[in-house]
Amino acid sequence: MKDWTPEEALEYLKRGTVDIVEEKELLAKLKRSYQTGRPLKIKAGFDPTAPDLHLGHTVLLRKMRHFQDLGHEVYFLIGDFTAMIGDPSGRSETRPPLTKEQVQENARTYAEQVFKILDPQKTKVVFNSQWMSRMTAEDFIRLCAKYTVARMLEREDFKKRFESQRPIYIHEIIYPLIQAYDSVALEADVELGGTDQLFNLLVGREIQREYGQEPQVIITVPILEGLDGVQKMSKSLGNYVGIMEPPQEMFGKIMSISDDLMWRYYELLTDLPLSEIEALRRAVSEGQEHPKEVKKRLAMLLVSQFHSETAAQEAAEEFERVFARKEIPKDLPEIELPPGEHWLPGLLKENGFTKSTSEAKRLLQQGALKLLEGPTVKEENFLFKPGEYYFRLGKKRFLKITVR
RNA sequence: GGAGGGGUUCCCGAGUGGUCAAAGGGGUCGGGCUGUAAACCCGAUGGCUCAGCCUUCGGAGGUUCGAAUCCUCCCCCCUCCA
Repeated sequence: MKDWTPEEALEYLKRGTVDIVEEKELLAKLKRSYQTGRPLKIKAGFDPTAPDLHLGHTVLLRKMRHFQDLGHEVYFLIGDFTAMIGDPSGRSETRPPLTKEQVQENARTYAEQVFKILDPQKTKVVFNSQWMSRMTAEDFIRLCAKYTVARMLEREDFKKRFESQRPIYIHEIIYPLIQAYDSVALEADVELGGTDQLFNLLVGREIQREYGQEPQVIITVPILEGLDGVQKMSKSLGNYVGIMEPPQEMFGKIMSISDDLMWRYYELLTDLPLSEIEALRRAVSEGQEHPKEVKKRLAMLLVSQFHSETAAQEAAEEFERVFARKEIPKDLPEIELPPGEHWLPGLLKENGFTKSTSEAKRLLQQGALKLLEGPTVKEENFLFKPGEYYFRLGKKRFLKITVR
């Protein structure tokens, strides 16, 4: 990458962050690295279970990438040891440790996804079982002796539980300590995490100090809102865009977000300079740019990141063709039928368009099924003559029926 | 170990013998308006070739012409006391 001055680097890194503890320290570290040529060690931890990443995760990954762009060294830490505890949530059970095979398998899945953003050359994948499993009981007690219960209870979640007399299990209280010790083991200069991680990250600073190390700088990034614009993006809420999704899918989902949310995505998910984003925003509010066009550009930027520019171009064209010009999409499910009268609810159910015939009947009643070049179909029985029929079900689903 | 409160359809939550496939809200889906935006408005939301029938209210039995609602046993969750 180009030669940045420490001040420029700091500016670059600050974008899209919530907290930096402490900014001055970060600048000092950047300066030292600049002078000595020694890269900083950047740490970020990940849960080893079922990695299925979406755009929300990429806010953090992109920040990691920014450090790599500046020549620093990123440690992608897989918390296979901490997974036994799980980030404290009030559960009493510890989870059985994952087997080596499971960990390897999950790490592989991570790699597949994560390197769409991170530079594999500058990424070191590490597992905290590497040092935690080797720790003796004595070592562990010594670690525990470096922090107090009172300080641990400062954590919002613990405090609330303690005050309302809900249980806090001992192993939960240990969790931040272990995460903190990871920073000691790695001698991390900077640790990145979501805002919800602030407490844990801060413990890392204290513990490093206790072990005679210079405390890490903490950078938190926001939790990204999902497609609904309100709740955080998550798989279980179904408001996410997976980074492995096909271009068309991705494009469509981005186009469905609100105009307000689009600016947030621009800032957190693209590298378009803030000044340009601001200019776009102005252009939209002054009516020089149509928000839809600006959103299309966002969708294309994102699809390019995870696929390619060509794929993005194609997705945009396809989108335009299908939704603006109401033409037939390129890929659509096809069904072959013998000529004659067919009962549509059964047909839709059997081909997986609806879960039940009842649902299909409802859709029919509500006028969701249309012939692409023709009328809405409301009758349950439809007479098919030899030829091709293009149907549209609701706004986004299509099917082609060929009758021989 | 003792006392008390709960488990209802995707989620929250009302319902305490028939009018209950079960209020209301959320979500989702469909339609309208649009830019397949958002917001908003209207509608639908267990299954089944469906004016009818079948299956649902933690589980298993029972009472009754009839149960989500009453009884018995069991399972699970929560709160307080020890």
